[in-house]
Amino acid sequence: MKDFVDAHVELWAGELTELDRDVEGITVRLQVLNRYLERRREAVLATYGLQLWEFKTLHMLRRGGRPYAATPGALARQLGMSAAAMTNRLDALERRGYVERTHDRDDRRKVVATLTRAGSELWERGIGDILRVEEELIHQLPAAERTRLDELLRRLVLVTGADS
Amino acid sequence: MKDFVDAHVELWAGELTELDRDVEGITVRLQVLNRYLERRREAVLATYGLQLWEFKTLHMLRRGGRPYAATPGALARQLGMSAAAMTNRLDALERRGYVERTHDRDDRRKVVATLTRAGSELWERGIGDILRVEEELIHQLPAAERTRLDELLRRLVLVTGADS
DNA sequence: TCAATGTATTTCGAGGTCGAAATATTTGAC
DNA sequence: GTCAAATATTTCGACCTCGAAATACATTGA
Repeated sequence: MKDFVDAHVELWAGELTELDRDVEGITVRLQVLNRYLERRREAVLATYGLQLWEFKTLHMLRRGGRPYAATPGALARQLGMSAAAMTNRLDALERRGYVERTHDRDDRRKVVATLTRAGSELWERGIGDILRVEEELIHQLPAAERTRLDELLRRLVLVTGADS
Repeated sequence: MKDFVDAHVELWAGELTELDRDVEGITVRLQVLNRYLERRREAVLATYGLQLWEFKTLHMLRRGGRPYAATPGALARQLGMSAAAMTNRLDALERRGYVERTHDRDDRRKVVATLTRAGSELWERGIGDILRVEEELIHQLPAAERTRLDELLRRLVLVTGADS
């Protein structure tokens, strides 16, 4: 069974003699699957008026465990974005009541963003829906093949040297 | 051998009893690998002052074969973005001399963007570098496993129903 | 002690994206 | 043949991002 990427690969293989079909297939399909998941995540969060970037910020705050707090700088680093952008995100989330900002007592340069009760509840709702969306796609593959796919991807992640 | 995603998955598995480790591993690794490739592509294009979005636009124009031309609307659809954004991209590429805009004789609502000689040469340079970057990563896997990975990804792409 | 350097956050200006409105042209129904 | 609806592009205003500059505070070392 062929997907639309096969046609794309054959088209380019005719133009570029140096093209490795598997490499091109893999890299294009990585992009296609990611874009698909991103759209589905956005769609499900949009049903209750939440943007993906808002959810990601709540998610990162939730991640560290109670009291669900972190500095803007740490959040920005973990999400791979600028501190300036995180200031804007926190402004928006604070306005909507999902996050509170306080100053760190020991080091007053620092700000601590904390998840509010409302923010925590919203995350709870979002994470359930997002996990469902992801399972809906990945469970189309039998369990053994999911494990095999995960292993192959892990080996690639290892060679990138990524560590967060 | 474990990568940093394994730690991430174990951390969340402790919080979310419904979490499927393989599903979470796969979806996170898809994102990690995509982000890695995107950064590497940006880095290599930046060595000669080209943005990734500029390259992608030239690439889509190149894709259709001679005379390397397409309407803004078609380009926007193929790249999954708004027509408004494509207007801006073409403005920039035209200013830099990589693209020319003419009006379609038969349907004067239409505009046709055409790759110039300079644009074509720049694409040539970029595509070589990008293929090298992608091979550098994917060839870390033996040929048989690359094929296997591509097959697994194809099966997922098929169930998304994506067709471009 | 206190000046210099380093760190954390925010502000600012610019860039790329979007959806909606504006503009120009073609198509279709009568 | 004419006019309403459809199509193609651009303009507009808003949003999110970034890097650099500004601000505030902490640390170091002479």
